[in-house]
Amino acid sequence: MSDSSDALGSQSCSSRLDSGFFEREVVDLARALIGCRLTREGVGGTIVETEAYREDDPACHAFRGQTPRNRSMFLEGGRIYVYRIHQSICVNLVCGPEGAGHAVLIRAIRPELGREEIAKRRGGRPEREWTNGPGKLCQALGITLADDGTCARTGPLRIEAGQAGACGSEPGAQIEAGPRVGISKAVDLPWRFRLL
DNA sequence: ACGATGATTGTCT
DNA sequence: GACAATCATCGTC
Repeated sequence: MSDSSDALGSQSCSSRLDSGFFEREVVDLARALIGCRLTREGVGGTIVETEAYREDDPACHAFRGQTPRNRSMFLEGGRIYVYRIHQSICVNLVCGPEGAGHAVLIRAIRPELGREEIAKRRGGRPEREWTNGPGKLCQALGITLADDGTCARTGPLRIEAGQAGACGSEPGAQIEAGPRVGISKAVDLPWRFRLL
C-alpha cells in the first residue's frame, strides 16, 4: 500500500472493453486478456493466466450442447459464466456471438486492488496463495454463482484494459503458451496462457 | 519446492 | 451412479 499512485491518474486507464473485444477467435481472446484487469466492487488485479475453451473442443463444457448449468456460455461475448467444481467456483468470460459456446477461464490474477479485503477473504494465508488459482481468485473477489450470466460491460464484475494502453499485455511482455491444467480430454492443445 | 493423492458436492446420463 | 476446467495436504527430494 505504499506508492502506486502515479502522476498519470490511473482512473483514466480503467475503461471497460467493448463487445467487439470479445467477438474473436477464443484462443486469441485468451491471450489478449493477459494483462487486462479483472475487478469486482473495487477488488481485483491484473490477469496473469487464462485458458481457452472452444465449443468444438471435448474439454469445453459446451461441447455436449446446452444444459441448465452452462446456458450462460451461449450468451453474447462479454458475459460472465460462473460454475461450481467440487467446493470451489470458477469464472469465465464468454466469447463470440450469441449462440456460440466459447469461453475463457480466468486461472490467476495479481492481487492489486482491495488487498486488505482479499487478505480477509483468503483467511490470512500467504499472499502468494491469494489469487493463484481459479477458485482462489473467485473467493478473493467475492464472486458467487449470482454473477453467472451478468455482463462484464455493465455489471459489478468488470474487465478493463491493461495499464499499458488499448488492451491486453504491454508491448514486449512475454506470454507463455502451454497445455491446459486439470482436464482429461484434448490435453495436448496449447491453449493455456501465462504472463512471465 | 514439487508432485501425487484424497476430499466432497452438484450436475448430467 | 459416475464424473469434474480444483484445493489443501502429505510425502519426498
